[in-house]
Amino acid sequence: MAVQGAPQRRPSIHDVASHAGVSAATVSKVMQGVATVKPANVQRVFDAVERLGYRMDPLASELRRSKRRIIGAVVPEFESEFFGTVITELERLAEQRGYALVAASSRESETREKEILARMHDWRVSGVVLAPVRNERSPAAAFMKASGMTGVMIDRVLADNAFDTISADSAAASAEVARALVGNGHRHVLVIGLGEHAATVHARLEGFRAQALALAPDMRIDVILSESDVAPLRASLRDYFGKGERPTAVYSLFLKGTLVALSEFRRRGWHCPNDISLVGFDDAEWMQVTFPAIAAVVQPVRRIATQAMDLLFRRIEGEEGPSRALLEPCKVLMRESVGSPGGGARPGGGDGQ
Amino acid sequence: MAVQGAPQRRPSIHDVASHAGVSAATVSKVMQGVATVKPANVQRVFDAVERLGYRMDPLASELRRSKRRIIGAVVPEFESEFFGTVITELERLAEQRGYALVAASSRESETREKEILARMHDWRVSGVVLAPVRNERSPAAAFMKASGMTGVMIDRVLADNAFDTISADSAAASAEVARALVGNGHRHVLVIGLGEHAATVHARLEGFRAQALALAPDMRIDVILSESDVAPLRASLRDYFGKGERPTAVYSLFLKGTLVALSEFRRRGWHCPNDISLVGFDDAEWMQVTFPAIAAVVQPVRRIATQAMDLLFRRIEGEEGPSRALLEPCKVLMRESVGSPGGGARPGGGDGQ
DNA sequence: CAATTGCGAAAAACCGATTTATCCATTGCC
DNA sequence: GGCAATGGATAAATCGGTTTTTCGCAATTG
Repeated sequence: MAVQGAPQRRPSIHDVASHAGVSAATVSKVMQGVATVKPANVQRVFDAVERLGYRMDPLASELRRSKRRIIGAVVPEFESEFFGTVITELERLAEQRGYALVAASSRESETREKEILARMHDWRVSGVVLAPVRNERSPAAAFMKASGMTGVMIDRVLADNAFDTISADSAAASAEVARALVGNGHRHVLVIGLGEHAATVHARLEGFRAQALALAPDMRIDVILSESDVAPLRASLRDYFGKGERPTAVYSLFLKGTLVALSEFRRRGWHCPNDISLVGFDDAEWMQVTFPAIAAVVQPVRRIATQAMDLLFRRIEGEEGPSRALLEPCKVLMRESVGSPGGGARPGGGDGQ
Repeated sequence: MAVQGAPQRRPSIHDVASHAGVSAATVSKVMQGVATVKPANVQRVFDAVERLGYRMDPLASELRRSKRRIIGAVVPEFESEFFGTVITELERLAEQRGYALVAASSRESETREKEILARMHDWRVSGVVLAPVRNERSPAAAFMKASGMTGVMIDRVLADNAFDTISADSAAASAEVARALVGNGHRHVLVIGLGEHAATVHARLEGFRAQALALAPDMRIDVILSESDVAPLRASLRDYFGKGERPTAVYSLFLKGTLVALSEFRRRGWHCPNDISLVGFDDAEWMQVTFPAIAAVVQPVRRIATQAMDLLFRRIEGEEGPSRALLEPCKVLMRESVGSPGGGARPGGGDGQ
């Protein structure tokens, strides 16, 4: 039987008050630990609370206070480990400060992103951590600004003059990848990415290009960018290899691209790093257990979340001043999927040339 | 400069009322589309709403209605694709019905799980979808029952007499895995799992064991279960192989176990399926692009979410009757990581005997 | 002894909405 | 013309709390 344990109305502060023989105001004071209540009454209130199992309604409380202890978080998707970790950390940090985190996913849609922000505004959240679908010039960000919301932006952002931004230092990491590839003797590299994520993809691409060309001016860098979905990228990649192009290394600017590249290699029977080298932006657990282990850029996920919450709460507490743009350093893990063009696996950078 | 677009107080229904020259009650009626308002007044209200940019406060509204259009979702972690997808779907389905989803992670702690449920209760959510850390006899479930909350439980549950439960049909899927392995000639299989997740691990293990022994009574099934963390499992596994044990196949009952097994194979230089076969419960995108592709049980994630929301809303709408226990069928993808004991890869079941 | 001070608690207003009760004007009907 | 019925709007109560104001009473003070 589907038992209904206690379908009764929950006790309100007034129920407690009448049971304790005091006024609701007194109960409220006791609950907040105000000192100006006679010990006898404090005891009576506690007893009544105990007997009724009373817990106050935080939303009603915050209605009166006209300040909701809620932080909103908006991410493009929940399915990835990256944003999963971000949400986990944000939740932990918000609760640590006595706030509740309400998370929502924009599902890679800027339209939805803005709707979510409107909802967060309706909820009167104290602040928002926004990981925009595209970049900092999101309609959602414009809305936040226009309606005077407090917030920070993370991940797919560079800098903004209205809100603090925190992201991985993509350019520096890409430069490091470039150094490693050039160092291993690669002179023809294919870079793949998703174009819609302009902010980060641009930084990752240009960071790579600048460093690679600085070290090896004869470097050939091919680029395949897809607008927003992986399917066309997969098609373009197949087409590219089909035309006989044969770069010695592939640098994927995002996680799914690494999978796409791998599956294309697999289809053609190519093996890393003998036939082709592979590095991807964004690390995943499985990359360590495959043959070969896949080289990857590790983003400082937790640090991004920590810094975001830190800056957000400073703003919530009223800190003024120009907006900041934080770039957190990545770690590049050169695993076995990177080797020298002609020969066997020789991970690590700096030699080979 | 960090611009504060509009630090002003948000307009309330009273502001709209005075701007429109009507009472707050009238504004409320207009907002809800009640027909008994004179067209002229409707227009005035709309104009005022437009001019002030008014949006009602849903939380204040729901306070009065004493019914909050909020669904709570509690999962053990946000980081996995499985629960990420669950949350995504639940969010979509809740919003489709005009509810907001508030998700929280118990971080694999039953203590925290219960605290979260208390908070959800404080928030007066309409219903809860709980994916318990351990099983349906969770302290959180007891709390839900005791406080008369409406809810359903998913994933690591079998059946419950207080709440509807929805989970993957682990036993049936495990039986199918058993048929495939026995069919390929395996007579010595190692099963690895995490013991704390009693509900599902038990079903998965026994489903496998029963079918395997029914088909091959001489089958040897070794089991390594770890309490709650993967680290000891990794140690036990290393120990097990170190002692010279050499099963012809490994069946991992959970995703991380598959990774642990793979990394242990890798450490020892074993290759699938020539040296050993591998099947894992739970699929992941990367399993298709590795050499070899890893065989896996695909859980009906979206269907679980859909059914959960469906049953939950029926209960919210007052449906009575005994609690249900839904088992949704899995799909078993036999990929290249499974072959016959001595020889090469021969995926698929039913032959080889 | 009257006036002031202060403590602690209750009463009342408020947060932003909804809903019920009430009220005023017409309108309809005999 | 008188009276009930009706439409449409407002005042007031309510949801579950917090905060300000008021108030009663006792102790201190002049």
